[in-house]
Amino acid sequence: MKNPKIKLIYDKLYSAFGPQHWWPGDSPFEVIVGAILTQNTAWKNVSVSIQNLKNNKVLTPRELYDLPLEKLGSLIRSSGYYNLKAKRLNNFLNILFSGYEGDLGKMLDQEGKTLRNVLLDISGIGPETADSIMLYAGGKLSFVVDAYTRRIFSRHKLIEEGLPYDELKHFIEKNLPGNLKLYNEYHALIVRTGKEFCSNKDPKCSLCPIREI
DNA sequence: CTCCGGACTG
DNA sequence: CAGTCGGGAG
Repeated sequence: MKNPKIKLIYDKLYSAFGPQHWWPGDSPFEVIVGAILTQNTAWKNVSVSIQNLKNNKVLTPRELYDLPLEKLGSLIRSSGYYNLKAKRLNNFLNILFSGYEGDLGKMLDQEGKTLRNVLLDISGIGPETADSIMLYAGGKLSFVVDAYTRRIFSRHKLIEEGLPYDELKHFIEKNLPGNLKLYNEYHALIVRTGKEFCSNKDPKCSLCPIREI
């Protein structure tokens, strides 16, 4: 028994905003680095860090792994939590080189559930980052939940506010067709809606594309 | 001053 | 559960 509102909301948002072209990035590795750097951080600040890494020619697993933590931290400073995130990037690279010979393809080609568990075992990669990597770097059918998702769906009385991550993820997935492009756009559209209309403080409900639902 | 495309530790 | 990490933009 599907709840038609989940797909309906997507249709409304897509009609209002169109394709969002996520994830911005030239390679799966760039997507992964961005996913870790953007944790609780505005994307604009992350893009500066990514550009720094590119300018220094270290945006590859090998080069980044060989970079001292202190140097890495200075390059990603604009993303905030830079000491913490330098370690988190290194934690990821440790697994990539110890388990997959530094070969991203080898890591990402694993079956979905296996890959998700591998990622979640890395300190610094939680459920949202893992799902972002799965979907946007690995092309896996894994819906990404974030704070906006919870806020929008609970404000529309579709879920309880405190619904745990995995339950919210499953609720959405079971009410949507299993389509990669749909998962990709939906999360991006939710982020856009959250920023423009469903803010915590001063929501613009009267102007929101899904105000009728 | 608050908020951001979270996650870990105590 | 709360505290911590943190620069950048509004």
